[in-house]
Formats: sequence, C-alpha cells, structure tokens
Amino acid sequence: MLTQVYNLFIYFLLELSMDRKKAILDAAAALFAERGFAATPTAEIARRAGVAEGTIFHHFKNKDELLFNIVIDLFDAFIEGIKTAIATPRNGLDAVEKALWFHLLFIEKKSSLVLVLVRDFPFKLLNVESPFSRELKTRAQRIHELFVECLERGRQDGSICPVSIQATAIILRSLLTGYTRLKFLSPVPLPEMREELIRFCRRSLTTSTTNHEQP
Amino acid sequence: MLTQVYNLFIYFLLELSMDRKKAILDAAAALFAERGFAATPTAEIARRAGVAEGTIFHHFKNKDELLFNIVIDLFDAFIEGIKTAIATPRNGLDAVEKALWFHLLFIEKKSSLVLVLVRDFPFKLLNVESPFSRELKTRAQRIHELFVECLERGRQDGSICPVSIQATAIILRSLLTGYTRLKFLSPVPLPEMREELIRFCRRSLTTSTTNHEQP
DNA sequence: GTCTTGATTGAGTGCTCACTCAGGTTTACA
DNA sequence: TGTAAACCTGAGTGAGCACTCAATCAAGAC
Repeated sequence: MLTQVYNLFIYFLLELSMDRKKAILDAAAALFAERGFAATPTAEIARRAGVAEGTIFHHFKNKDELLFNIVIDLFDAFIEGIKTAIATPRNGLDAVEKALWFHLLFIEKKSSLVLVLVRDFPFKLLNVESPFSRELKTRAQRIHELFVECLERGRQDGSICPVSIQATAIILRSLLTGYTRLKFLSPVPLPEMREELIRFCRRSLTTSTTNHEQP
Repeated sequence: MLTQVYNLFIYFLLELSMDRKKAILDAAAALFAERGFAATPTAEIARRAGVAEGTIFHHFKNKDELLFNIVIDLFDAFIEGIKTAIATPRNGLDAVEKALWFHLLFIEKKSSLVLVLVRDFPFKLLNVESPFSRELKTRAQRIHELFVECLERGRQDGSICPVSIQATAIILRSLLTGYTRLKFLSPVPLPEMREELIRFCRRSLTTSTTNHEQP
C-alpha cells in the first residue's frame, strides 16, 4: 500500500519533469563524468535515476548504447551551436573566430559531458561497422565542413590569405581538440589564454606565406 | 622430459634476446594497441609473452602497472628525442619547428604505442596521488619546459615575435596533441599536411600582433 | 469490462578476469 | 655441495557486473 503511494508519487514527479529514458541518460552522464564509463555499474545508474536496473535495458540495448546516446547528443548540440555562431559574422575570418570562440565556451558550459568524451571516447565502436560509427562519422564530417565553409568564405571575401582549406580546417580542429584535452588533463588549471589562442590563429590566417625566415 | 627440453629452448631464446619482464611489456604493448587495454586479458598477454600468467604478477603489482610502464617509457623516449632535436638549430624559431617535426615523425615511428596512449590514457591514475601520477606530471612538465625554452630563445634572438611564452607553448602542444588524436581517430587517413601545419605555426610566430582585420 | 501493448521491477544468472598461492625450478654464492 | 633468495608456474578463486526473465502494473482501444 505504502509502496504504491510512493510509486505514484515518484511517477508523477517523473511525468512532470522528464520521462524515465531522459532520467537514465542524465544519471549515466553524471556518473560517467564522475567516475568514468568502465567504473560505473549499471546498478548505480539505475539507483541515481530512480528506476530499476531492468528499466535501463528496456530502453537501451546495452550499456554502450548509453554512452552512444550521450556522445551523439553532445555532438548535435555542438553542431547546432556552431551553425548559429557562424551564421551572423560578416566575413570568413570573423566566422572562423566565432567558431573558435564557440568551441571554447561550449567546453566550459558542457564541461562534464565533454569530460566524458575526452576520457571515455568509445573507440571500440568506431572500427566496426555499426550504427554508432556511421552516426558519429556523419557528425565529425559535418563539423569539418562547417570549418571549411568559413575558410572558403574568408578566401572569397579576402579576409583570409591563401592557404590549403582542407589542411587548415584540420589544423584548427586539431588545435581545439588538443586544447580541450590538455585543459581536462592538466593537473593544474591552464592559464587564461583563449584570446591568445584566437590571436594565434588570426595571425596565421591573415599572413600570406612568403619566406620570411628571420625578420 | 619433452617439456623440459622445450622450456630450456624457450629459456635460451629469452636469455639471448631479452628478459621476461621486457617480453611481458612488449606483448602487453602490442595487445593494448591491437585491442585496447580493457579488452586485453592478462592471460592473453602471458600467452603472447611466452610466460605463465603468474609471472606477470611477479614482476608487476597489477595490470595497471603494465600500462604505467608503457606510457612512461614512451614519454621518456619522446623527451630524449625532442631534446636532441632542439639542441642543434641555430635560432629559436628553427628549434620550435624542429620540435614540431620531431613530434610528427615520432607519432609515425611509434604509432602503435602512441595509439595505446591516445586510446587508453589512464585517467583514473591521474587524480589520485600515486607514483604514476607524480612521474607523469614531471614528464608533462618537462615537455612544456622544452617548448618554453625554444620560444624564449626565439624571443631573444629575434626569430619569434612578441607573444605570451606560456600560452604559446600550450597552444603548440595543443595543436600537436589534437593532430595526433585526429590522425588516430580519423576513419579515413588525413591528407599529407605536415608542412602546412609547420607553416601555420611559423606564420603565427613570425607575425607581430597588429590589428589588421582585413588586408 | 476485457484485451493488448508496452513499461517496470529486481532477484537471479552466468561469465569474465584480475589476482593468489602453494609448490617447483634456477641462480648466486659460500 | 648446500642453502637461501629470487624466479616461475598455472590451476583455482572470488568478486564484480552486464544482462535476463517471469511476473506485475498501467493505460488506451473497443
């Protein structure tokens, strides 16, 4: 009897706020960030989400699929954000800088999810031909294209000097990826250097390649 | 009887080439690269190394310590290499470029070990106060210092324009870290772009920061 | 009211695997 | 040759954990 009342209470709580599936994902994300994917038992996720362990496996095929969903959602949020960030600027260079800034702010705002990605990126799911691998590749490709777009725009409006578009897009992504990694790995907090990072890129993008060894 | 002969044979093989400990580390490194740390059972490592499973735990406290040793050895090799790479160049800018090149060549040459590092970097050992964490921090710090050294030299001999040394060192390491990651993650091989990457950095390091928005 | 469909539960199961340990072998050295 | 120390063995163990399943519950269709 009491259990039933309690269950009803919980049920309304959930109905009002979010459904079980969402609750499970949120709990998983939080725990993965705290302890890492491998060190988080599904029983613990269930406990924090306020559901039975079996419920997890009703909504998700296996534990990997939880990580899958978390990672994909994060990528989607990133892509949406970067798209709006680069829509307004009036030239290509500015768009690139807005994209860089967006990344730098994004990893602060979503720091715990980003930590999951940095620490527990699901490599094993990448090599095999799987829905996950396909979904993820699409999104990685999309991000690359968005950078390429900015750079091409910059070439056309003259705000960016002649460079290899493809290579430069990869370089910019490398810089951001690596910065993110160092930031989350570093035992001591990195100094504030985001402006400096943007300037570093701007100098490179706005200088034409003439062989000036020593000034 | 036959077993004894066989054992003797194996033993001589090992004595001639390398000791057991080394054999175990080599086997572990190879398997971690092939399948990942978590997906490699110690029994498998023992088999490939041609020793009993117990022998692993005679030489190493636990499985983590294997990864520990592999990672630390890799860092040491990297540090030694970069030290010699930056010793000869005649100015700071050149030293930076040599350091960048060294990294790019190093990750090709030691690709399977680097893959282990990229994929299975042992986060959990970082946060706790452990010998591993201390050893690793020392080495990360050392690498940072080497970059700082090059940049300072460049500032003094005038080959590098005024920039924040600390920030720039982190930016360069970020770029390399991220490039390494993308290279090993990318489902399709990256285009050849190492020269372009070096030029990207050179342009940034040799351009003084004046506000030239559009040329 | 009853049938169907889908959600939920949580105790139970089976598997994997890191690590142990008791007993054997080899080496170093007196 | 004796002895201690170090090295090596591999079957065994126990813990952890992802996942299952049979039973219960809820809600909408008719």
